[in-house]
Amino acid sequence: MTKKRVTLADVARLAGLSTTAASMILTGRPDTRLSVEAHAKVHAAAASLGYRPNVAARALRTDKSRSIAFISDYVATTRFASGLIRGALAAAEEAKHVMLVLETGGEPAREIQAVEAALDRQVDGLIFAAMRAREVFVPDLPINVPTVMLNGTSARFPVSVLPDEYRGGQRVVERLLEAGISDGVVLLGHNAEVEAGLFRSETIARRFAGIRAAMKAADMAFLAELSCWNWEPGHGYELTRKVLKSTRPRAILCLNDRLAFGAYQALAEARLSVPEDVAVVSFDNDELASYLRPGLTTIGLPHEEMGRRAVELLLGEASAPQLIEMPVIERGSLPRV
Amino acid sequence: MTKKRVTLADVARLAGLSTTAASMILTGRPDTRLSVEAHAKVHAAAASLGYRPNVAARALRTDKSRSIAFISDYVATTRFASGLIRGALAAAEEAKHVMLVLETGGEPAREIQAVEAALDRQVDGLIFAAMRAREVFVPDLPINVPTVMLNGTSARFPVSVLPDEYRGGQRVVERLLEAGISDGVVLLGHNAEVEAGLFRSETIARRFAGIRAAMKAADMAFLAELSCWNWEPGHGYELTRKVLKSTRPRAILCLNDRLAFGAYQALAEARLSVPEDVAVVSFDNDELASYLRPGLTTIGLPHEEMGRRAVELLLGEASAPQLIEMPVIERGSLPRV
DNA sequence: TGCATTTGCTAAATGCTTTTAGCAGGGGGA
DNA sequence: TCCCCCTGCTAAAAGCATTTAGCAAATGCA
Repeated sequence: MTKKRVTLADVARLAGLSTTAASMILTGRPDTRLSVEAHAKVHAAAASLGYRPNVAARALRTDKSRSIAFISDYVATTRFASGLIRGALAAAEEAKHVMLVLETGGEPAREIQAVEAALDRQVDGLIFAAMRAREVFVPDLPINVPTVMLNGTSARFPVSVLPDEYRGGQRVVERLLEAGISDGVVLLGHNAEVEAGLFRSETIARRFAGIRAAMKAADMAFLAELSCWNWEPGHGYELTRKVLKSTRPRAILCLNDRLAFGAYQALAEARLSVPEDVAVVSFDNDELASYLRPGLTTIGLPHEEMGRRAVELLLGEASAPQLIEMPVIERGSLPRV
Repeated sequence: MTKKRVTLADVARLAGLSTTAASMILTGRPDTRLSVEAHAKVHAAAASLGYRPNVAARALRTDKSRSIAFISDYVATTRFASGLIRGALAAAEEAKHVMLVLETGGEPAREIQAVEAALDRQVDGLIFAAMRAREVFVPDLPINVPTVMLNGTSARFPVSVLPDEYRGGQRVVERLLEAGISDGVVLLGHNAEVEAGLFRSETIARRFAGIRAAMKAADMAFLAELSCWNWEPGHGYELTRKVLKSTRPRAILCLNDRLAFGAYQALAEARLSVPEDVAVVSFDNDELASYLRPGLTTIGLPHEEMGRRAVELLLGEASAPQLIEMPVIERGSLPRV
């Protein structure tokens, strides 16, 4: 019922040439000495038959499959992390590659299986993506294809794509200054261990470092530093409520948008308006940020750009880690000057 | 430098048998008459060499690649839609398949390319996923592999996986009744065209139908029906504000969580508390729903389960559309009785 | 013992493309 | 005229696993 696949031999036959000729012409080899007419005939034949090369056969011969694997711990636990995938997907498509997505839940056994499954399929490259930036576990298997780390690092594979958190940290402080705020700033989400880079992620440590550096450069100090372990809305809410009992900040600098969300809730309860009474600024550009009233000004995690860059690095040549700029997303939670 | 791949021939040689024997033993053919010792020797040889079959060669021969393609319009525009991917990924992994993810942005040209790219790679099945449930455009190409529609429908491919919106619609009303609310309910997000199934999605039309049916069964009527085209927080906020000027509802039934989010904002501004003054209930189980204070009770879109089911249908045998139950996710936005 | 099965295994073909090695014929130089 | 080189093309091998067809030895049955 289903028509048999059109093969290269069919094309060659129709063109009246050998498969060798057809292959060379269709793959666009530059050094060939085939005539212009031969080119024309082969292309015409391929087009009229609707020829599509058999990727498996080609992969068997060339060990290239025009596909890459995207191996991540979690696809979407932090919800905008899908931006990583989206960016990678777009870049892969442009390069006419296809992307295998594999999820490991961070479990070593599944990591191993994922890498094997990918390698078995002769992928041309591996991307290890971490949903929260951190040192990534890479299984100790022989990996003989280009590999890049996305939103994470690995001692074994030096090519990585990370957000430029240090610069982002500086920016948020600079942005506060531009808005005329140089004191009365509360830091929400501070955590000593994280800051020391002991836990969670070194990139967040760099975010802190950038903030500290810019504060120092501007001769500023925080009114208070509110510490918490998890950065969920509930924590932001509680901490903000607590701080409002004793003091009245001019601004709250939140370490992520979910904390900011909680802060908004506490501010609304206290009948304080953003940004007139209290300004809020944050990190991530979570989808949430646009839902808040007023919209939350935040330093965005450039996930889509990062995903894209990872694929470009993989398919091009690269050996150095890449830092992607974190844009400041202007909404309405800082006063206009 | 890189060691050459170990092939089946290597395994056979080490085992002292033919590649035929090795192949039959490793692929676990049932009808074989090879001896127990032969089995043992081949397995031992394969293990000691770390043999992994070359998937390309196998695909070339068998036309099976142990991979499926997940072709979607948008990966994550609605953010929890990644649940579809996550569920599919998990099921694929269990079936030892690998998943190609392709994004088309809903553009016909990219759809065609995506299908071709997938077919070229001999995928064993196609999933067409739509981020908002609707009739999906499937390119008019010969597709000779099993295909299932996920969160959408197609005249050409009858196998689909959809949320059971009709039942979900009934449930939300039943849940309201259980909470002791039988009047003073405002419907937020009504839209005549949508309800008639003319636009957007028939599944949302079914959601309406379920709601209407349950209302009628309980002899209830809405206090008001607030119409809007897009279901974003801003609209929920505006409409709720407006309705609060003229009346004081007992409950707001929102068509999605983002509308509910806006409603919360308006209620907070009006100093009305949830659920004591006004109860809120909604649809989707957006991540948002857990961030709100109090948490939003909502009829969940079972995306993960849907993705999983799609893969199971693809790899098993199935011919009928599947309706997946929408769970009611209890949080705190309805009064306890 | 003689013949038919069964058992246990293998040679070789197959799937489709890429690539190496090389052929036939024509032209140019000496 | 002879030799070499270039042009335009092709035959055949290689890449690796699956599968068909079939062989040799052992066993069963009469």
